[in-house]
Amino acid sequence: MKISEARQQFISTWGAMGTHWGINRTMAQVHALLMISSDPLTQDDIMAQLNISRGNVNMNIRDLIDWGLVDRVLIPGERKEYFTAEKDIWKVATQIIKERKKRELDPMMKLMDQLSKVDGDKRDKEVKTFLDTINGIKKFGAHADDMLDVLVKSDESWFLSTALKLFK
Amino acid sequence: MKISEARQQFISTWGAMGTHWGINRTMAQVHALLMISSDPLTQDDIMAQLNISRGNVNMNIRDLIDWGLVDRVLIPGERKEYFTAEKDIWKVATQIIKERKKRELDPMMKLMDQLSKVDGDKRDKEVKTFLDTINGIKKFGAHADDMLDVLVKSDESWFLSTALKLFK
DNA sequence: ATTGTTTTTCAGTAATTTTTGAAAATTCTA
DNA sequence: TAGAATTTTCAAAAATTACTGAAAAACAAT
Repeated sequence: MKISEARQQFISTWGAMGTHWGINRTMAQVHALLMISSDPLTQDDIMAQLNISRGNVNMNIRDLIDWGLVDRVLIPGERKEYFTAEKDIWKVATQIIKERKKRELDPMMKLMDQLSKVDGDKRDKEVKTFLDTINGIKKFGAHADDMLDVLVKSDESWFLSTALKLFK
Repeated sequence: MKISEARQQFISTWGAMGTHWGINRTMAQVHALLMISSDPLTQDDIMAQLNISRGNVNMNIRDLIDWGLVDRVLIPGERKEYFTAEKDIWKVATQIIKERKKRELDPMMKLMDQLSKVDGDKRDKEVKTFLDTINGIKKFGAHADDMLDVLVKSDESWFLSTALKLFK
């Protein structure tokens, strides 16, 4: 397989995968392109390589920056802005975990706290089942939260080599 | 907050959350409804409670069964089919992990294997960056795979209490 | 076998999400 | 501060995804 074909394949698959992860196709494709690009790219480069409009590139780049996955790079003497993506996949993964925890887990747990204060007689089957579910999620969420914190804060090599052996 | 309101809130939020997880809103809502229902429900029950069509219920129930999150239940003497969801959130989580690993991680790793065989001179910057990215993902994926396997196979209480302390 | 009940399918429609592209805003240069 | 380059915004259009409802299929009882 030729490099150009392989790159295309990678971008396309990474994009498709993004849709399974609540990220839109194009955003994932832009990310993929930047990950496999040795040098920073401009908006025009991205437009050209992915065949998408300026506005689209702009919006998706902004989202990627919000996610902490892409950085603006200033090239001395250049007027245009350049963009580059973190290439260390461990850092990419921990960054995504951190963000999703903040965006999804935290608000969900907050809601569970509220819902667990529901009025009603616990001897009522409906109320009991509801509370059991909510409390189960709360407990699980708290553990998951701890675990993800440890994972995110730990160093890759330590985590993967040392810690993993403990489970085997 | 009254129980009916709390249930509604839970279903609606669980549904919204689903969209962040590559699951469609309705499927997540059906799942939520079944989780907080003490007894199994029929398709008609679900249609009525969520205000959606028969076809919609049917399709989403089928998907939930494929995901291993919902089971058909036979009630003796009853003609209709009843459905129920796993209520132990740890089991729900491990089941989801297992399925997503199969559906997403496994095929992705297969593709990485193919792409790592790309033709080209490794001294070429473009080729080198590409291969570094692909190989980084491969390595990471293999570790993630191992870790998820352990997680899925381990027992909840063991995992959360004993193992987690090791990280602290 | 016939009838009534329940489930499944799927073409058409609706809703949602994404993309475009041109105008407005911003930033830089001289 | 005028003008050129670049980025950002956002209303409208396109594309995608989800939903409906009625018809067909499957099933069960007599």
